[in-house]
Amino acid sequence: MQIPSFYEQVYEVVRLIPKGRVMSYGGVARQCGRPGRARAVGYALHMLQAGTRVPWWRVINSYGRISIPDPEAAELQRQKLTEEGVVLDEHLRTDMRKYDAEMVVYEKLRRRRREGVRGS
DNA sequence: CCAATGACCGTAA
DNA sequence: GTTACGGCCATTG
Repeated sequence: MQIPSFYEQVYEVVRLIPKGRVMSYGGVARQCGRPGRARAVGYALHMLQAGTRVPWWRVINSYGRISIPDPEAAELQRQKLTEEGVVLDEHLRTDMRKYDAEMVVYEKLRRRRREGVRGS
């Protein structure tokens, strides 16, 4: 297949974030092999439609906070995370040291690469 | 092609 | 703790 589009890479990585864990936009960009493209990651997630299988709510900013301008979407994200056991304080902030899944995703990608990647 | 926009990030004060 | 700035770059007009 062709080189995955940036979007597809982003969605692929986000899909690897385990339930109950989170990852920063920058972290997703790094695991896509595109460090520094955090903004583009946000743009990609912004494009997702309702009902997508991509767990977009597990992506927050490096400050550990929900970073969605739209209040409704932000509330939905807070709800989703709480359901999964992610604790958020009154400022919608969470402890990244505790929930960051970047290393987990890194290991998954590393193993996948070792076993050889074939069509989804 | 150029300019503006944005669910970002790191650093500095 | 806060605000400000420069840098980042995919997408859109």
